[in-house]
Amino acid sequence: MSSSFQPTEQRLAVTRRRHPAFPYHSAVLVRLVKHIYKRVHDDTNLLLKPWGINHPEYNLLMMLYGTEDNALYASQLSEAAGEKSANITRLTNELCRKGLIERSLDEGDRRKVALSLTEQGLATIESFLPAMRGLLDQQASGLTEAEMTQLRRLLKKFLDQLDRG
Amino acid sequence: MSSSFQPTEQRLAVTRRRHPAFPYHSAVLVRLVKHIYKRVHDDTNLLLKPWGINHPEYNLLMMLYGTEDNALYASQLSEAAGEKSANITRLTNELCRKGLIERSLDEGDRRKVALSLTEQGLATIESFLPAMRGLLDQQASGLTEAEMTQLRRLLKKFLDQLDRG
DNA sequence: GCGAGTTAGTTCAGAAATGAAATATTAACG
DNA sequence: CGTTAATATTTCATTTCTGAACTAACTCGC
Repeated sequence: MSSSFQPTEQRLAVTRRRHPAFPYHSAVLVRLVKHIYKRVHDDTNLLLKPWGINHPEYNLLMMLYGTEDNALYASQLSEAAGEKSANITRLTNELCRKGLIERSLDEGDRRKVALSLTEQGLATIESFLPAMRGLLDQQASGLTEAEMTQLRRLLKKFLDQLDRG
Repeated sequence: MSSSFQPTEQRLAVTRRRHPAFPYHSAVLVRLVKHIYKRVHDDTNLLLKPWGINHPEYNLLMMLYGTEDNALYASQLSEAAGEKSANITRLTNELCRKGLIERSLDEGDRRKVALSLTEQGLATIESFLPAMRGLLDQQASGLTEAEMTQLRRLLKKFLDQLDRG
């Protein structure tokens, strides 16, 4: 009953009481998303610390790992990982420095920068994957399969509207 | 069909194909939350720019606004807004500097710092609220009332599990 | 082919956020 | 009481992120 979200919800409820036109439901959703995101971010950072990797870096690595040839252009990586391009430059610099990925220029279009996993990057992923699997499993263990499917459908619909706006 | 999330989902699907034990559903949810959060964050920052306020500052102001006496202790504000205490110090410093809130020490417990809206803070909120209402309404316009209720229920359940973990 | 307009990435200065240590006050307990 | 532990907030060095300007390469129409 008294989740970590309760105080937030309480405050929004007061605002709604004062301003009946205030979009209470929408505000609650947005706040919930923020709380969840921050929580996941912190937990993931903590878990990955032993591998010297943080959450955004993990996200990039996994996006590369999820391709046939373990490679993506910077702009594709940016979209897939949800990071802005300036941040991709910084994050990939760091991952290169750590030897987990490498840059290469595309011969077809020399503006493009391809980023690909190195052997070491692949090995690192395989190494933290079991722990990460545990975390992800645990994070979702409060929901049934059906609820996860439903949640995913609703979040996508929500995101679609944001894209449209 | 091809939402901004499609590339991300695609990458996770490949990973699942390679590693059937990979918690695909959970990973998708977490990524969706991140995408939505970043999008909302950007949109809100943009909308509030004319008032010289950003998303986290808005969150703090609204949490104060949602109390009977427009005041909260720093730690309460931290929990309600989902910001760490060091960040609360920084953000409230800035809001004080702008004259929107003010600090006062609690006589009962002199460790505590109470933060309260000023007249100007209140006026600023009333001033941006119509625009903010528009944004929130629009963000949720893709979902029906029932879907919003359902989404909220599922997100809370998800958050509860994170708190428990 | 060539100049105007796009697209892909990077740079850089400044803003935002964090962890860990420090400060100050209060609670707890022998 | 006194002193140890706990709580509330701040400080500060560092890390993370962003917008805006920039460079380089490509496209397209003429």
